[in-house]
Amino acid sequence: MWIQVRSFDGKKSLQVDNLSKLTKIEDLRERLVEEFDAPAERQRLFYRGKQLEDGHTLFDYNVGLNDLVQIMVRAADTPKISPGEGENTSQEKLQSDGEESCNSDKENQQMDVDEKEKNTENKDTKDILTSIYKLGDIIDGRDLSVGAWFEAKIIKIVKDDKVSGKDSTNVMKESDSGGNTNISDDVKVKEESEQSTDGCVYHVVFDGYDETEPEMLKCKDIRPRARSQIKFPEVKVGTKVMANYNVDEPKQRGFWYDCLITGKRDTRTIKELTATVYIGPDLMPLDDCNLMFIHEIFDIEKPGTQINENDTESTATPTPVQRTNKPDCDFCLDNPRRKCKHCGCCVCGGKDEPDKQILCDECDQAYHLHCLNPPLEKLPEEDEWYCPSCKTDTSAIVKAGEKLKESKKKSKMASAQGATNRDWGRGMACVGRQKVCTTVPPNHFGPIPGVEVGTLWKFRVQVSEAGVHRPHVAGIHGRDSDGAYSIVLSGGYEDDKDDGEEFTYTGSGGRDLSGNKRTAEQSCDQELTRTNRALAKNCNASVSDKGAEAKDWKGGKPLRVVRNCKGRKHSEYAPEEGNRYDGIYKVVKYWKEKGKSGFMVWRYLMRRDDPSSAPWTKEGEKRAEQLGLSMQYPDGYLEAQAKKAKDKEEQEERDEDGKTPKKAGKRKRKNDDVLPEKKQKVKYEIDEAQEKLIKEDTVNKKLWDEAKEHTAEGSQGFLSKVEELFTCICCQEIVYKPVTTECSHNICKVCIQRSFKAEVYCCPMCRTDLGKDNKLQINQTLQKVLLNFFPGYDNGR
DNA sequence: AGGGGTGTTGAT
DNA sequence: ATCAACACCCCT
Repeated sequence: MWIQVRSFDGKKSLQVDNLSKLTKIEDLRERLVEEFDAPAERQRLFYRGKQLEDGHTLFDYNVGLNDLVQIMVRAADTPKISPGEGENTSQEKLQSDGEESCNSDKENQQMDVDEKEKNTENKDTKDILTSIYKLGDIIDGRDLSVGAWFEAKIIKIVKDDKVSGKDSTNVMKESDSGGNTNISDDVKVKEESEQSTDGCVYHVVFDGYDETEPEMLKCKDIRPRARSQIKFPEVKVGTKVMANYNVDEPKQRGFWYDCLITGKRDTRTIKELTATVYIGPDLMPLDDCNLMFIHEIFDIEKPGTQINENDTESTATPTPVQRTNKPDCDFCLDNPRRKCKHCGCCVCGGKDEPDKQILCDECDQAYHLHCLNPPLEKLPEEDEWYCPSCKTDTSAIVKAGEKLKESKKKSKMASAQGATNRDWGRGMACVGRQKVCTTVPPNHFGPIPGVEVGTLWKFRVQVSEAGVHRPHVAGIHGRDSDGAYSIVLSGGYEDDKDDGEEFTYTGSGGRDLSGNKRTAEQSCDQELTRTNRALAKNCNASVSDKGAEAKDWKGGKPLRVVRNCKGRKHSEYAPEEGNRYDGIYKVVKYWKEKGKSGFMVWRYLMRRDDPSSAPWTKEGEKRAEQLGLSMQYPDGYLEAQAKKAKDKEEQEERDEDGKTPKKAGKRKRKNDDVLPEKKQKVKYEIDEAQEKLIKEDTVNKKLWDEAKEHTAEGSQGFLSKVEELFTCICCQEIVYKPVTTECSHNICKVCIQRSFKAEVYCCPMCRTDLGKDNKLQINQTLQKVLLNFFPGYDNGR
C-alpha cells in the first residue's frame, strides 16, 4: 500500500509506498525524516482531523490506499541548559519562568502564581523599561502552528533568560552587541518588526480560549490589535497587509494571515486580490492565493502604537473591529438561532442554557442535562463524564489525548485479537475504495453513464469504484427482491461455456466458507436464493424453483457483464489482463443441474444485447482504439510499481558488487515509459435532443457553457464535469428535482426544503437570502437534461 | 449496527 | 497451490 504525505503548505509532497495496513506510525515517521528534514519526534502527522500517535497502525486510523496524510514539523525545542552552566548564573535567574526546570506540573502552576505577583509588583519599575507591550495592551497574537493572528490578551510578562541561548545569533546580528546580550540595549534598538525579541516572554491567552493554557510568545509574534481597515480601492500591490484566508478551502473563510498583495483587478464587475500568504510555523510563503474577503483587509500595526485597555483617554483612536474567523461549526456556520446537533445539544440541537449542557469527555458532544435518558438533575460530581454512546462500552474509552476509538468490529478481527502475526494490506487484496460512484445508485440497472464498453481495470476494487460491479469479491451483484445488476466472469466453474455473444454462468453458494474463506470446494446443493434468485429475476419469465425460459429474451432486465482475465483458462473472450466491461447481457433461461462436483448448481444462459460492438470484434477493437481505452490503474499504482522495480534493481546491483548503488539519476530509468501516456480522446457528441434541452435551461447557461468546454475529454471527461457542476452542495450527489436559485445555484428540492424547515432561508451555497416564502420551483428542464445524461440516477431518490 | 456471504489478492 | 487478510453488499 502507498499513501501521500504532504506538508501543510502543500510545498512538499511524497508518495510513501511499501506500507502495509499494520505499519506502525513510528515506522511511517522514519520514512519521512529525510524528505521533510524532520526528526521523528518533531513530526506531527494528521489524517482526517486526527493526530496520528505512535503505537497505533495505519489501519487503526483507517488510513487507506493513496490517502493524504499531512505533516507539520514542530519547531526545534530550545536546547536544555544544564544547571550551573553559563546564563543561569546571571542575575535574571530569579525571573526564570521555570519552563526549563523539571518540576511537575503542579509545582509549575504554583510557581506561576508566585511569579504573577512578582510581576505585578515589578510592573512599574523594571518591566516597563524592558518590554514593548504591557499588561492590558490590546493586541493580536500569532498562533505558532498555523501562523495566523488571533485577538488575544497578555496575562503575564517575564524576562527571557534564554535570550543568549536560542536566539543568540539573531540578537547578535540585530543589536550588534556581541555575545554579552544586554536587555536594555535591546530595547533601545528602534522598533523594528523584524526584531525577534525584546528580552521578554509574553504569556498570552487567545480570546475565547480562556480555559486553555496560555501561550508563551516573543514580541515578534505579538502586535497591536489590527484596527485600520483598508478600503478595497486603497489596497496597493506590493504592500503587506493582514487578510482572511483558508488554506484548506480557499473559497471559504479561514484565519487572519499576513499577506503580501501581489495582484489586483479592479474593474466594474471584477474585484480581485491575489497575494502571497505566509502560513505555518515557519511562515512559509504560499503564492498566488486568491483573497476572498477583499473588503476585510487590515493594515499591519507597528509595535508601540498599541492602545491599552486601561488607558481611557485614547478614545480618539479608532476602536478595533471584532474580526470574523472560520466558523467553529461547519454545519450551522455558528448561527446562534439555528438548531445544530453538531455544536449544540446533540439530542435536541438547541444551543440554549449552556450552563445546563454537559460535554462528553470522549466525543466532546454536548448534551442538555434534561435531554439525557434518564435525565440528570445536576452536573455530576466526578471530573469525567461520558455520554451514553461512549459509556456503554467502557473498553472503548482510551487514554486522554489519544483520540482513537477502537471500533467493536475491528477489535474482533484476527489481527487485533493477536490470533495471527501475519502482515496484511501491502497489496491490493484488502484495500478499500478510493472513490464511490454516485452518478447512479447501487441498485441501478443498465450501463453506467460515462463508462464505455471495453473499459479495462487492473483490479476488482476499481470496477467497484466505477460503479460497474460494486461487490469487492463476489461475482454477482443483485438483490432477490429486485434482480441482478452485474456479474463478473472469472472462470471459477470449469463447466461454464463462453462463446462471447452467449455464455453459461453458474450461481453461487453450495460451499462451506466457514473460517473466513472466499471460495471452497462445492460441498452441498445450491439454492435459488439471494443472488441466484436475483439472476432469475432478470429473466423475462416469472421466477420458478424449477427454472424458466424467457419468451422474449430481450425483454429481461439488463445485466452488466465484466470479464476477468482469470477466465482465460477456459475462455478465449476473457481479457489478457485485469477486468473488462463487455456491455449488457440478458438472462435467456436458467435451470438446475448436477455440476462436476456432484452437487446441484444453478445455471444461467446469457446473451449479449448491447448497441456497442463487443470488445473482441474488429469494430470493438477499432472503437477501443478511437476512444483511447487503456488499462486503468489505481492512482499512484504505476509510480509505486516503478519505484519498487527501481529498488529491486539497486538491490541486485548491490548484491553484485557489494557497493552502494550509483546515483539514481545517472542510470536510464527503465520504468519511466510505464507511466501513463495521455491519449487523444474522442470528443463527446451532445445529441440534438440534449442540445435543445440545454438551450432551454437558460438559467444555467453559464454552467453548461463551462461543461461544454470539456467535451474534448471524451464521455468520461465531459460527464464527470457535468456531475461536478451539478452536484448538490447539501447531499453531494447530482441534484435531483433541482431548484435553481436566484443566485444561480442548483440544490435538490428536498435538501433546500430541509434547510427551510430548520428556518434557514438562504442559499446553502452562497447564503443569499431566498426569502421565507420562496416557492422553490423545480427546474424541470434541468431535471430532464440530467436524466438524459445520467439515465436512472433518480432511482431510489 | 452487526452478521453472513462471497469468481480477490499477495505472500508463503 | 494454498491460505488468510477484510472490503463490500445484502439481510436481519
